[in-house]
Amino acid sequence: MQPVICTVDVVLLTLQDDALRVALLKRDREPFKGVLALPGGFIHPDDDAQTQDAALRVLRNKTGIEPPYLEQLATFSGPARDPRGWSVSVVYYALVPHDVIERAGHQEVRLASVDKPLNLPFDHRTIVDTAVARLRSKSQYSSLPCYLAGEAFTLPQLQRTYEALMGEPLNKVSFRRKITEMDMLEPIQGAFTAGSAHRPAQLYRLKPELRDQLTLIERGI
Amino acid sequence: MQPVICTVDVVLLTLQDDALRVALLKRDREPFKGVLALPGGFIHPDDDAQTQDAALRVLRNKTGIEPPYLEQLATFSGPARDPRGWSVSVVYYALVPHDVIERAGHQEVRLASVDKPLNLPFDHRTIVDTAVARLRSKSQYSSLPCYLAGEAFTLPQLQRTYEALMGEPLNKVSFRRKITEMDMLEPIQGAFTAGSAHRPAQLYRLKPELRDQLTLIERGI
DNA sequence: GCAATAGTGTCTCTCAGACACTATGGT
DNA sequence: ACCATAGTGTCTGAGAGACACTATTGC
Repeated sequence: MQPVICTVDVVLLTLQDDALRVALLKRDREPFKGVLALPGGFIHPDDDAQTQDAALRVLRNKTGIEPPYLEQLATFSGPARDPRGWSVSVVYYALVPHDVIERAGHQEVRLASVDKPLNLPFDHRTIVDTAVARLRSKSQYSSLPCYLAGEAFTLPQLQRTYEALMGEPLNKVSFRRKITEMDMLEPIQGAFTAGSAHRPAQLYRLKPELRDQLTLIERGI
Repeated sequence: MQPVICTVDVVLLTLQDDALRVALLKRDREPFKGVLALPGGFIHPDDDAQTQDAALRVLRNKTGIEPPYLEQLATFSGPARDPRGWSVSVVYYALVPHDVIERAGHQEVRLASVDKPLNLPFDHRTIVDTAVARLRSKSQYSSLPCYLAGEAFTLPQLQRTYEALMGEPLNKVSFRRKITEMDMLEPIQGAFTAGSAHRPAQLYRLKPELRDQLTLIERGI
């Protein structure tokens, strides 16, 4: 009986210019050597305590990034998705603020808009679409977008982040009511935006105790 | 390098006496031979077009059941969950009306309440808990519970199904408003419950075109 | 008629969105 | 002073829950 090829892939997503982008790397080996694809690799049973650790290892080794948010997306499988044979890929998606990618610069990471046509090897296009759908869906009723907004952000910035993900403008009063009621942010004392020709905005951060935990709301943003 | 063991497991859920129950089978081989566990088995790359087909095959062969709803839950992995070695299990959860299990009777299927303490081998307890959490969460804003209610059901029966899953009583008027607005059911012409000492209730079924597709609602039931 | 459950009409209270206002920086 | 954006107070309309009512069966 033919063996099953076991891999992990990571959909690393970020926001740049209010557009959702996915991180792609040139493959360093066959198949599809030199082609842009999702970061991925084999599971190493001797190194990885579970598939999530394999995903973190792949991301660290190939991009130098430690993502603030990483969640299992789904597992993709079949005889044809990888030319090497019947394969299983456990896929994770990660969210990082854009500046983290810029600062990492470990290898050449390309950012491609997820809304434009995109030719990817394997079934990576399907995987990206699944990840984007999951992110957009969860953004409606959770604190997920905060992980794209960075360490510190203003409420108007966070609102633009939510709007970019949900694809529609939000009511300012309602948005702030929701964020307040979620009780997940704390103002950074004395920290305001500056340098612009208008009133400065208060900077906020995720409450430390909620840093690794999604906050959910009943009725959506 | 040690190989990765690739399996699928299925969490088959049903409602009996307003309690959510999971189907367990006595294992027919080592490890844990004779112990009650989730139906599962190895992926057969030569037979299965993808892991979902492996899950369907396992379910068909071991229980004789073709579930009306089957969805990927998550993938569980690690060196210790299976005594045979580093393993990956792609887990699916299935929903079936209770009478389908009774009619199948292919092998001895035990139904255990998911809310009572339950000793299971491998990490099956964690898997069951994850499946139940997913089902209860999705029930709040989708037509998922319909798959537990059977082919035909009355609105009061469907409401009791939702209540059993959500663990709280629902307002009858609001519930019916929501179901109407979801526009997923059609009355079975001339079909009513009978034999009880009160007004008969109209029987409904899922609209055929929505049979294999979840209906979602914005603001929850 | 009576008990029991199915099914509906309507009122009220809550909450989300709209609007308008104030606040505070730069120029 | 004026512009631009941050941040807040308040009104209104839509929708969810509560209640009460009618409908239809068996006994």
